[in-house]
Amino acid sequence: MSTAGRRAAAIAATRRGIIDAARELLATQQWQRFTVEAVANRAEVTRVTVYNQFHSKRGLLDGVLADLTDRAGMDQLLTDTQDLSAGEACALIVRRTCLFWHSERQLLRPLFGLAGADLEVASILTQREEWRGNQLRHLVRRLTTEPPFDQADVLAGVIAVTSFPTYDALGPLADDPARAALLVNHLVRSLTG
Amino acid sequence: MSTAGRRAAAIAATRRGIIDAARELLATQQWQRFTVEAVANRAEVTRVTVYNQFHSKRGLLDGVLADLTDRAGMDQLLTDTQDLSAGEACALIVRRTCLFWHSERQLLRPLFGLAGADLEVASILTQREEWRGNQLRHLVRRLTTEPPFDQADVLAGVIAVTSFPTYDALGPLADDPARAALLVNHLVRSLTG
DNA sequence: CCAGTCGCTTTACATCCTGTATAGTGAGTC
DNA sequence: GACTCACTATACAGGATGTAAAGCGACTGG
Repeated sequence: MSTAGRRAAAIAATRRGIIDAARELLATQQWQRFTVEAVANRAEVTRVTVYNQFHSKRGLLDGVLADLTDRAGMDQLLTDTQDLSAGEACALIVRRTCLFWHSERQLLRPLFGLAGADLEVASILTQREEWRGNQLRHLVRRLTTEPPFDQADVLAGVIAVTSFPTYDALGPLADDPARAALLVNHLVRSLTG
Repeated sequence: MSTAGRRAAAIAATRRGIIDAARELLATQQWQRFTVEAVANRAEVTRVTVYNQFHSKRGLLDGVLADLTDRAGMDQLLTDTQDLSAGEACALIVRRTCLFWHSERQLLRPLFGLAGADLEVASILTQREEWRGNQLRHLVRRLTTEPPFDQADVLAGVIAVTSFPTYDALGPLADDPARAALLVNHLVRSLTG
């Protein structure tokens, strides 16, 4: 049949439209102006439709975050780094991470910000960041030669140094992700010894 | 006259009470529950009184931030570090900074978080953090021997590494400010060469 | 081709929070 | 002893989050 799945496609399209509208508003507007109604208007959809799809404003944020992890596409990073030396793997991971932080910076800023004020958003975010911790644990094990600190402390430091809040705190340097990556890489290497 | 200034004292007391109530609620409650009414109730004051004193919810946040910089008491830090060597000065500044981040961690988290979502809060916060930039500029100039990076990049890195978001991202390590300070100090030194 | 499903719309409503206005009270002031 | 003024009590407007109910209409499966 020629019309197979057209309904599902339409639903996915509205969902996409709502998420895109939310992304744009989050990135450009103040949190104060980020209302469900504003998102609905921009997506050319009714406010009720947003609630049908995401149940609540938080659900909408969760949707945006889920979409964000898809965009990150960090899954392949694990296989990409297998054939590299530890140092090269570190540089690549840091570079990719910085590029991602940079590309979604406007969106990540309010998202991470909200996590500091809303435990539910925080739990969603840390859950989606869990893979980063595992990734870095592997990396630290490979890199470590004579660490100046506890193994656990080194990992904590690496996680912090490669986190988005730190990247965003780099100020003007964060506008140049390649240059920022060099500095972050240096910091990571200084921790692993 | 024995009753001189009793009125002014009473006003200051209510103001203190409101700020204390706001501090406690910010540190313990979700942002969602941080309402002007909740603050007023905890301060045993009417909601209208809060508006009389602080004009708006943002004004209240500004008041909390102003109170916070008083508590920081970093003014003396500049004179304290004059007689020290560059390395010792760095260690002291980092240690004091980490201690402050730690002592007010619960309060700073939502405050910095909101700054990521609200430009007005952000401008207040960066304004109150300006002295940190100047302080660190001095320090970097004293420390720098053969920096692996641009002078400006080194400064950006030092500011980021000693910032609250980075400290908070240290996770469990942030529960031990002295130990965290050692790690942060190491990071700063690795940037200045 | 036709009856059924279901996402979307419209409308209405309850609830909560911010911010403002107003009149009154009572302690501190001169 | 009259005055000032911070605080209270109360009421109101505006806007945001969520929920409920009924109708429309395109896609679906037979």
